[in-house]
Amino acid sequence: MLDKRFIRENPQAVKDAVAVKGLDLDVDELLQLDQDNRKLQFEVDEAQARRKSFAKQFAKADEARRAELRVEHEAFDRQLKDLREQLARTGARLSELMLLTPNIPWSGAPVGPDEAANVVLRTVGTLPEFDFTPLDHTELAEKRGWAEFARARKVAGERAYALVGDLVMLERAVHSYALDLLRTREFTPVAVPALVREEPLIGTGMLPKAREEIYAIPEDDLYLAGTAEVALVGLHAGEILDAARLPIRYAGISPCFRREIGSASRDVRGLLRVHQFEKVEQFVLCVADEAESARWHAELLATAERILTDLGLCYEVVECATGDMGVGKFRMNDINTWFPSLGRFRETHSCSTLHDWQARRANLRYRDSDGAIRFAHTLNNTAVATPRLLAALLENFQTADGAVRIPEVLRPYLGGRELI
RNA sequence: GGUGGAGUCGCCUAGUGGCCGAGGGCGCACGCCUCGAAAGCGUGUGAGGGGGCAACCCCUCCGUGGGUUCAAAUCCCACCUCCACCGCCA
Repeated sequence: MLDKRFIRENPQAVKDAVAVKGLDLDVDELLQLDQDNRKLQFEVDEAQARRKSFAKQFAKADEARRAELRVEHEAFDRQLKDLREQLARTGARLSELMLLTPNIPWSGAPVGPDEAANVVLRTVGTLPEFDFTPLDHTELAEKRGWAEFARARKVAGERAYALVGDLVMLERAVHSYALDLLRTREFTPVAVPALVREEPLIGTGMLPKAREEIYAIPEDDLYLAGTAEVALVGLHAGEILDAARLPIRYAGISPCFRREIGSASRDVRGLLRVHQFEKVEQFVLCVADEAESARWHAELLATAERILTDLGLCYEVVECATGDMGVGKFRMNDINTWFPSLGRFRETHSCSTLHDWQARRANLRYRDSDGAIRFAHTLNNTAVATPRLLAALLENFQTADGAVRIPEVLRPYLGGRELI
């Protein structure tokens, strides 16, 4: 969400953002509504003030005068009620549009309608070479009895999977390693609810835009969150934090649920695109200073790169284009990891600065040292998301006889094993 | 799932229809006092929106949303959260 005043004063900047992000939002309608709404608000305020003074007169009046007043009130009350209803209508429509206002992307973002416009910033690591025909992760996992697909799909339908045996242990190792690394960087681990209310989904910007992507449990008015970010922002929604508490750094862990409606029948095989997965998420909440949040963005990105480097995976860092970054993003860098079976890089991490867009929605503020109350900046990036990352490990580190070499940093979590 | 109780300004609390956007205490800030401090005394101390060049003024918010009323923190309804007990349960 944007500041209404900002929209009023910079309508063209908002229109440009709508255009480069490929959105459908009538900014002029929004401006008109805002104006109408303020006018109505003014009228209601005035009428309300009169009503108050009426009520005071009434309290002091005798019975005869009260009867008169009651008659005088009648028309006035109807008028006030009518004004209130109008205000409620324009207010509701205005909020609706406000929730659709995009963040203004940072000036360095490539302009383009979709990911084709993304720019690769750097490629790190060396591509694996095989002196045998490597298997894809699905074949390898099945061969080694590390995953159940057919049986899992009996239980949970398409895209379901069950990890088995050493792959389970590998998953836990990856998560433990990531959490330990983040703890050394003063990120507090938080195991958050995945089952959430509508409110934090609106607060983070997942709703109303991505409704079809989210599992709903209407019976209980709950949803399954697609990322720990939802709960992490939600934890502090509506608060006014003391600036001394910032930056808040969390390592969120949670199961994540995505309907993958927009990708129906894509990547249906294997572990690359699933409805339920496990993620360790880096999250930062800091003061509203672009230099400060830019530093955190760099750090979140660096940590993700450190993880991939530690694991020995080859990856590329991408500057995401305006049309790819999503409504609420200020800046987004994806990290794509090499998958031998695909012969290309595939997204494993996504680093985002939301500027104060998310904090405005979630009404998440802090009191600065100068006493001013400001909306915070929020940022997030994947640390590790499995099983997609497991698939990368299997494919990149497989041996001719179907074993998998374990990256050194994971060995302590696997009883020192070098191979599985 | 059931029964009972509760949710007021950072914290504790007063307030059962108009004198309440709201009193008191704590905390905090400033001032006086003091060589300095403590104590004491005094003053101030929530958020959002709007109007005005400004001084300043108005409106909204007492968990949330509705309702009753000329008038709601106060009455009614629904929901949320917390506490206690019963039932069930990983």
